[in-house]
Amino acid sequence: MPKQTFFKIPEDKRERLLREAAGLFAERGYNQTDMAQLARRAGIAKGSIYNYFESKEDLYLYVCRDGMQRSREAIYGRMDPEWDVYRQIEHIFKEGARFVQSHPEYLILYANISSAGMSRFSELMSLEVEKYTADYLKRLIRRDMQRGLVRDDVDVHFAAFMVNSLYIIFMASLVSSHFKIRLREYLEIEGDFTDATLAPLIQGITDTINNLLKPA
Amino acid sequence: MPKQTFFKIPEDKRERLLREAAGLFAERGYNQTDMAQLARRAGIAKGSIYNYFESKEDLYLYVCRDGMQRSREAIYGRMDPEWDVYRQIEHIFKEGARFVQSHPEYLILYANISSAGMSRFSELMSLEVEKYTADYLKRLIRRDMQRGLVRDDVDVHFAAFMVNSLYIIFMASLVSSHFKIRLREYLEIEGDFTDATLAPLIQGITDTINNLLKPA
Amino acid sequence: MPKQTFFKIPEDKRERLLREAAGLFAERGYNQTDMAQLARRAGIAKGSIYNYFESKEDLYLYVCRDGMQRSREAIYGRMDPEWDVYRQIEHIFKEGARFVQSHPEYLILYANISSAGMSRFSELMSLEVEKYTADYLKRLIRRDMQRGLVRDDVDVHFAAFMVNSLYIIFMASLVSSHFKIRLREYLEIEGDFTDATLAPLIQGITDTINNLLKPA
Amino acid sequence: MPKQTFFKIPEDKRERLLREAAGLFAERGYNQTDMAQLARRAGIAKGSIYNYFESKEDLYLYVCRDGMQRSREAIYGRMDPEWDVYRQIEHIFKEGARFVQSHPEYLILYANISSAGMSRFSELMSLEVEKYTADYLKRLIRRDMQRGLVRDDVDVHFAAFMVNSLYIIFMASLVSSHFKIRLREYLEIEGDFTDATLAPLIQGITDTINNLLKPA
DNA sequence: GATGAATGAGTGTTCATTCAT
DNA sequence: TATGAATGAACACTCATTCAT
Repeated sequence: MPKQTFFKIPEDKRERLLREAAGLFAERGYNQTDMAQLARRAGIAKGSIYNYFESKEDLYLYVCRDGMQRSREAIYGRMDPEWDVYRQIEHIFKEGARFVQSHPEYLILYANISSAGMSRFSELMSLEVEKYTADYLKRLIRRDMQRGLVRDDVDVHFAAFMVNSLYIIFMASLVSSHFKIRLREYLEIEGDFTDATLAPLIQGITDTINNLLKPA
Repeated sequence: MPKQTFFKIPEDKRERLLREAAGLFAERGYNQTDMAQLARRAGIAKGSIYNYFESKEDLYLYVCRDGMQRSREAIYGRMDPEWDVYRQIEHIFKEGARFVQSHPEYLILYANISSAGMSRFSELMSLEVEKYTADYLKRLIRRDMQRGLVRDDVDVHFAAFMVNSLYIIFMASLVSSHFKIRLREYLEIEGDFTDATLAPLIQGITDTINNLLKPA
Repeated sequence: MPKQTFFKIPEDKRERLLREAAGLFAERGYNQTDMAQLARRAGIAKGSIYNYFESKEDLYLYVCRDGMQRSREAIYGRMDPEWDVYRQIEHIFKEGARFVQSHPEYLILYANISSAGMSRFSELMSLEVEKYTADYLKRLIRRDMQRGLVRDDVDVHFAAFMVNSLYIIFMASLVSSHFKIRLREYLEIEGDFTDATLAPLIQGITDTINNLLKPA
Repeated sequence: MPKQTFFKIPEDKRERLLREAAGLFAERGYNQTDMAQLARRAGIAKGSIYNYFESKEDLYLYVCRDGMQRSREAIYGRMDPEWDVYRQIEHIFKEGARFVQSHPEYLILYANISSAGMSRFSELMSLEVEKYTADYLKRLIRRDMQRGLVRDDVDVHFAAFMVNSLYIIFMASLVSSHFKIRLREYLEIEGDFTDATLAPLIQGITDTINNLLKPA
């Protein structure tokens, strides 16, 4: 958690630090991010960061959690809870893709929790990161199962797991250097991803989900 | 690429170095792996590593590629090419799970290519890593489509992508600290993963694939 | 010297700052004492310290001098100048021991002027610290020599030096971690020092002094 | 304890590092000694120090212990164990003074264990530092008491404590900036200490000891 | 070919002091 | 006068790589 001081400084300064930190952590990874360079980019003194945060680790955790919040807001913010599963899932994928393309850093930070040498952080964050979506999806599927919109022989846990798995893979494919190469190789796409290349992919994925959930 | 010297040393020495390197890189990540510690664990002199490899990076690339080879051998090695897609995919998931549980380090190394700050490596390895499986799956699906075992309205590229995506998520769930927590949260499992908890999961995944591919 | 401001603030605030400063400087030493931590302990703002004192060094010097005053008051305060050397010396040791046990910080500060890297301070304080006692003891010994209470072949300077030397060693033995261990080792004492262990030690020391000074 | 490496390097390099380290630690104190500056003075790379020692603390402990050894050798090295207490004590003071004047750094290091913020070190070293002399003096006094050379009503522990206390004060007076000022003030000496000023002081101290120990 | 001592740029963190409010 | 945010030099320690033996 940041120190009190962090919340007393002007908002633009605070935002700039968070933005540059998210950017650097995402670009270089936790260990390769240099606090001095971060300070320089954020336009503040190195020592100031330590007036705001206990340590690099403290800063990292906050940046990740903050990124998670922002992602959720962007994706779940304008969701109508009355929509059915299918529409909600479509919304999640579309808004997710849009957000991830304008702010790839947060998805990269998310993906990074699972990388080698980060188990220290995963113990602190993974559950809180995953729980929200897991609960959300399960609740949604269960609700619509009762409404007869989802097959009643579906395993709610497994279904939620599948939906989220496809979400993760898809989003990672939009930001990670490796997964972009992979996506291009599988789909035999050349050049950058455009709406034209992405739309059918989202379609394919949501179709798969429909297949999995929709009553015969 | 290793230097000539590396292939002239006794096999067990070579193996030990590769094993310890894979272990350390997987445990700590590339940057946090210390060449001195590696040398110590491998029972050789620090300088010797530089007699075998140009640099840490050279070693890392070789260890990753070597791990990929070993993984493929374990998974595709005893596959009968005449089996149909479904049986082959089942085999891949089962052998994959088995191999990944006895040698988590290679899957971790694979997963790590996509993490922050590793794009340098992904440019060197991602394509070669992914191409094999992508080609294999596409060829297989296409073949069985011709044999009438796969729906003919299936997009071969997308189908291969989906199969491999589910494979990656599943395997990552067995090794990464983060994805293990996530799996437990979604499936509401407590304690370690056993065959009893994994079997239905594999079943669910292969069922999903069948759903996606099998003619009505 | 403190700035004017320091003497305008409420006495308890002033006292608290001096007390915490003495405590911290004694506990950690000059260099390892953190001005921010001191401010926190004293319940004032970091900047305020700099409203009262020119610098850390200025504060330190004042705290040391103030401690010296307090020590003197405690030890010489209730001394009857008419007592003979022996009684006065006994009084000094007893009151000294009592004061040093309730306020070890001041003796520690005194001892610290002589430690490595503190010659800057010793040039500023040593003389003024030592002069008082040196003069006092010499005057006293000389007076009682004239009264026939001290052997007339005694070297007054040397005698004063010896008395004070024994005083310093004894007091240091009560406060410094090292000298406590040393005292325990020499006297083969176990556990904490009590009046029962200290009394004979004081006796031994004053006997030695008597031996040195008393006419045959 | 130093690492193996330290004992494999050329002796002059080893000696130079120890000499410069003793010098700097004595001049500046533990905390204010800068490893980079030490390396520079010793003519080696900063990293090399860490090939020899685990840490600054490790180095410091070794330098102190090594200094203690050297001091002992210089002082007790050419002592004839058959000499009586008085002659041995005289020898200790004279050789001590000589050694301390040519190598003040070791005595300063010794004195420093007792300074503020060093209790961490005193717990590690004080006993081992003091035990040798304490045992030596006690044994010697006891032996000569049996030989009738020491009054039989003397408390051996206390006597040893007194002898060593006078030794410490005297030696400190030769090296510490503070204690030099103090000595000058008490003895009203001006200028540097010479053999002419020191001889009577040693005489006075040994006389005091004789007074304390010699049979009437 | 094997070894491990040497190197020095790099990194997270601390802290006395300043100064705008 | 009181406050505490800002600063940046300093500092212990790390580590990939080299190279003499």
